[in-house]
Amino acid sequence: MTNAVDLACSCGKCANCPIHNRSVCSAATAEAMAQLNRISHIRSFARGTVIQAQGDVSDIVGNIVEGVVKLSSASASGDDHIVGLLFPSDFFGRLFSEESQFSYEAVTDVTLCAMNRPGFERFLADHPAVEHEMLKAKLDELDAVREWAAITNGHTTMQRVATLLYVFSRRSRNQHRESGDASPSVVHIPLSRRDIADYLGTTPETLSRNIQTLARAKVIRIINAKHFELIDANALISHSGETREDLDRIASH
Amino acid sequence: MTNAVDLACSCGKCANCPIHNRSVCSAATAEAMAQLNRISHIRSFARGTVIQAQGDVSDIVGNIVEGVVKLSSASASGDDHIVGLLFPSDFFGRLFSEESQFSYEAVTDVTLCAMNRPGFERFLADHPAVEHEMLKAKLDELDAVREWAAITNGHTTMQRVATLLYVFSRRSRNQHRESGDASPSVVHIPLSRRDIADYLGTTPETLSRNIQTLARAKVIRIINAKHFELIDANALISHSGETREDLDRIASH
DNA sequence: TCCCGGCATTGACGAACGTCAATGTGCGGG
DNA sequence: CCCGCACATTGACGTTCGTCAATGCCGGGA
Repeated sequence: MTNAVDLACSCGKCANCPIHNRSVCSAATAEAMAQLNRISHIRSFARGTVIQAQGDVSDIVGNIVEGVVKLSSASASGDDHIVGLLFPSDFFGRLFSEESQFSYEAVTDVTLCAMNRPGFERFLADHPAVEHEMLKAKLDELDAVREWAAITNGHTTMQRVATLLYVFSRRSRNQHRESGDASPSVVHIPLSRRDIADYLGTTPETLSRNIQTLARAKVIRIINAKHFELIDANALISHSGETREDLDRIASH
Repeated sequence: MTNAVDLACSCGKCANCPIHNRSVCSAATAEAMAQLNRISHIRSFARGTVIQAQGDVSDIVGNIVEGVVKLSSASASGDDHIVGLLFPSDFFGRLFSEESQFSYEAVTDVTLCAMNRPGFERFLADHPAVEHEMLKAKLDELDAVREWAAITNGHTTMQRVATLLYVFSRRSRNQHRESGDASPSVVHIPLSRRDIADYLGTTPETLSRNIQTLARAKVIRIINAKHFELIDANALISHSGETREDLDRIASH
């Protein structure tokens, strides 16, 4: 963060990027990747940092390399709501807009492959194949946001909690499979109770009660505030009010 | 609908299209527009028609010329939720996906400038400027969906109802201004109570009670089930829990 | 190690909302 | 013109959830 140019070197070539094959950059040719290397640099943000506030100038975009970023919107009534979570390989920031509609906050320590927004926009104009990939990614995101909206709208708090737990458990499993790690039934949710509640459209109190109910029913075991063991996946699914297929599709977003 | 080629002629050239300057087609060159003319044709759907069902093959895309289309998702529990409404000049359908994640249903009689999906995708590949416009439109849509999700999540039913009424009143005013029409304070909402309730994440009963409360408070006057007169815009805004600026931004989506 | 501060949990209570059931209303077809 | 059906409204009731307040717990710093 002190010296962007130096830190850019730690990224090496984009080819060595841990998320390269999952991000929009994967559509870039060798020439394009060289250009991306020149305009991008790695930046780190400590947990809790507001990377871009609601209403701020939208000047930084890029890909998340490590960590989780929450996207939230504060209404006039004071309470703010999380409208999205960004994970490694997700695209960060708002292209083609001067102002950021939402606030971006680092939920964990975050590493970002950052670019100046106008610079990246020029890059996209020169590389339609990458812009095409960006469009496809945003269309998928749109479906995912709509699906999540449908879930938070018409389901009980218990159903939302069960859905979230299952989706995160699938994500954990995939990560463990990739890294060959052990303990596949441990679910890590790197959010505070308040953040989870904001994401689900409820309160920390109601959320806590539902989590405890699931624990008493031996569906999950609470290891600590951010770690859970999934004991009975089928019971969790039946609490979610969705089919396993729907849940797996949501998890793959 | 009986003969697509014949009907295409009724559209004349895209240059005469009523929504041309508001849709993504506006980025098309003369050559591109000629090509669009060849691959597009006008199709009409009666109110209530399911144009594309959830899980169907996504084979038709295009722009809405006239009418309103609802985008909904049915969950395993049986109840379905409206995750979006499409108005004239909005793009219809799901590009780059074999399967439609949501169901598209004509809420009013609908006129569509329809194209075969793979055909339009080839057109986009040949015309990066139009694809660029599509990306910008989808980014705006993403912001709008997220903002709407934040509203339906964390507000009371009354706040959602007030927000919807205000947003539709702005839309009506804009339409009237365009056509030089009279009675600017008449709000037309072409949805049934059930559809509105599905969109707001509540039930027809609760919705009805809130509408009647607003009427008793002389904030609105109920002309009939789908027409309202806006009497006190400021009162409506204060019921919405949003600032006037936020509401106007939402309305402009 | 102890203490402190933030976060999570639990409890009690009231308000908002969903559900079920009955009644009213408006529109289209015979 | 009237009937019938779908939709909207109204009422009564039970449940869920949010709010306020108190307590418990864990983790970091001196």
